[in-house]
Amino acid sequence: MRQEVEIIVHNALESLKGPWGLDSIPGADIEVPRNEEMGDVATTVAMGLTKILKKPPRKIAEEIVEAIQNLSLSKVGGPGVDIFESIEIAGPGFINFRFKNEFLHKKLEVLLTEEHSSLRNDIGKGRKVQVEFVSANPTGPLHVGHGRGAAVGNALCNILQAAGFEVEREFYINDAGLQVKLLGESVFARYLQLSGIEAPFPEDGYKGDYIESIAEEIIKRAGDEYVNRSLEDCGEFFTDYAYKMMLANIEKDLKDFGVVFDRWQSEKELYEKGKVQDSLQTLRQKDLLYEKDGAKWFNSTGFGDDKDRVVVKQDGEYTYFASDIAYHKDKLDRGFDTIINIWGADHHGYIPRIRSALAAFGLPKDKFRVILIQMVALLRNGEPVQMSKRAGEFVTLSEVVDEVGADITKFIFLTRRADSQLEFDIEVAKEQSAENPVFYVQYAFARISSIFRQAVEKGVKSYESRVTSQEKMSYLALLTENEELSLIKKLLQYPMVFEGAALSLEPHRITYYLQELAGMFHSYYNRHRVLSDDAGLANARLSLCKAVQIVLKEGLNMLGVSAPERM
RNA sequence: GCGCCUGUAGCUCAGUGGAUAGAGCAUCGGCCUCCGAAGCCGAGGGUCGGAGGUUCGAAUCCUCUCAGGCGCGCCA
Repeated sequence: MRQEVEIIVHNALESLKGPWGLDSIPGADIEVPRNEEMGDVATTVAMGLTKILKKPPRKIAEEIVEAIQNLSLSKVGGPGVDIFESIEIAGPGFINFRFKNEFLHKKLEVLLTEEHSSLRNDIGKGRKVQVEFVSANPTGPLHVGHGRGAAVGNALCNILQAAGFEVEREFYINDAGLQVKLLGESVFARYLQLSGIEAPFPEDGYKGDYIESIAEEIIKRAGDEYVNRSLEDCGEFFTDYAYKMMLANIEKDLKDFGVVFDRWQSEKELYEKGKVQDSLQTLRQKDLLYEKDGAKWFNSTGFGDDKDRVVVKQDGEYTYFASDIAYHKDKLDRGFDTIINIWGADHHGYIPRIRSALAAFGLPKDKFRVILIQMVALLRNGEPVQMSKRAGEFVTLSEVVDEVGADITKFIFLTRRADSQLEFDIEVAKEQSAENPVFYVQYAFARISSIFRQAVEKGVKSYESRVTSQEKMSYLALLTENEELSLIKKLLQYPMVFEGAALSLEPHRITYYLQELAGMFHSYYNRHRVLSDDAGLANARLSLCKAVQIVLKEGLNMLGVSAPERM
C-alpha cells in the first residue's frame, strides 16, 4: 500500500527536480493520517520542502499533485494515479491520498493468495545479525525480569528473521567468574550440612532452596564422597556441577516459555581457547593498550568512553571487561554485520565501553545496538510482591509461567516499550477477562475459526475453492461497507507496522497493532453478519475474515504467542 | 557531584517534527429469539511535570528546572 504511493510520489518529485532546480529530491515519508476521514495515506513532503524552495507548503503540494496527474499521462510505468479515488491537499500542506475500492480489493486478493509472504519484507537482505539476550548468571533460576528480556529478545529475533536477516540467538554464560565459584561454595556448604557436618555458610553465598536441591542431588549421586575433603580440593567439582545444573534448569525454563537459543557461549571457553589473550593482543597491536599503576588499561576514551578501563588488574587477573572484549570480538570474527545486546537497564553504564571495544575492532557505530530492559514490578492484587535476592526469595519465571501461562506472560511483557517500567499483576494476568489484552486478540482469531466451522456445517461454498484471481475479485468487490473497507486498509497497514518494528527494534508496535486490528474485527463482527444469506457476500466476508486471520496469526507468531482456534 | 532512563486521562500505558494528543482498565448508560457477550455501542475524563528556546509546525529536538528509577570500582 505504501510502496505504490512512495513510487508515485517519488516519480512526481523526480519530474519536478528540473523545474525546481534541485540536484536531489528528498525521500517522501508516507504515513497513515490520524483520522480516516482525512485519507488513507498521506505525505508531508511538501512541508519539508518549504525551506529549500522558499515557497508556501500548500503551493508546493499543488505542484506535486499536478505532477502526479501529469505522470499518469506520460505513462512512466509502475503504479498509476488510477489507483486513487482522490488526492487532496489539506491542513498546512498534507497531501492526502484515498484509494479506490477496486485497488483495496486487489491488494486484499494478493494478501489472500500470497498470505504471510506478502506481509514480510527483505530489509535484511540476508545480512547476519547476532542477538544476545537473557545471559543470566547460572547461579540461580530465572526470575521474571529475565523473562521480559527473553520475551523481547525472542520477538525481536522473530521479527528480524521475517525481515530478511539471518539471525542468531545467543546466550552468554558467565561461568568463569567469582559468582559461579560462590555458587559452588554455597552448594558445598549445604552438602556438608545435609551430611550432618557443621559447616560455615559463605558470606554473601546463595541462599535459595535450589542450593539445597543441588546438594541433595550430589548426595544422591556421590554419597559422602566429599564430606572429608576441603573446599580447595573439590570446589571446582561443586562449582562445575552446580552451574551446569542451573544452566540445564535455565534452558528448560526458557523452553517452557517458548524461547530457544541457537548458541550458548561459555565465558570459560573464551579463556581456555586463548581468545581473551588474543583480543588484548590485537588491541596492543593497535596501540590501544597501555600500562599504568601496575595494571593494563584499554584506551576506551579514544572511542567516546568517559574514562579508560582496566583489563588486567594489578594482581594479574583479568577483569570481567577483558572477557567481554574477547566475547564481542568473537562475535565480529564470526561475521556478524550487526550486534544487538539486550541488557537489564541497570547495565546501561556498560554500553560506552563495549561500544568502544567494538569500534576498536572496526565495527561502525550504528552496527552495535543495545536494548535496555527495565525492571518488572511484580504485584499480586495490587500489592507488591516482596523479593529479596539476599534471602534467596524471589518469584521465578517458571512459577509465573506455571501460574499465569506462557502466552499471557509474553504478551504482557510485549505490551510496553522495553525501556519503560512495567507492572505485572499476577492475579490480573490470570483473569480470563477483558483485563487481558492477549485474550482480546486471541479471541478474534478463535472467533473467526468458529465462523469457518459454522460455514462448513451450513455448507457455505468454501472461499478456498479453486477460483481464478478474476473470480475472486468479482466477489471481493462486494465488500463495500465502511467497516469492511476500514478493515482492509488496516490489514494493508501491517507491513508498515512490521517494518517500523524491525527498524526500530520495537516488538511492542506489533502488539498494539494486533489489539487495534482485533478491535476493528470485533466491531465489524457485531455489526455485520459474515454468514449472510447471500452466498456471494458470505464468500466475500469469509475471505475478509481469512485475511484477518492471516495477519493476526502473522503478528502473534512474531510475538511468539499462539493463535488458538478454540479457547 | 557526573551520566542514562522515565514523567501523557483516576490507574496502566501508546504516540518515528505534522492535522482536533489516543488505547485498555476503572466509572456511568445501553446491546444476546441471529455466525463465540473472553464481545459490541455510547458518555464523561488532559496545563503532555514546569519554564524558556529552535521553526511554517513541538508530547516529540535543544537548554534550564522539578520529581521518580538506575548506574557511576583494578566487583561480577
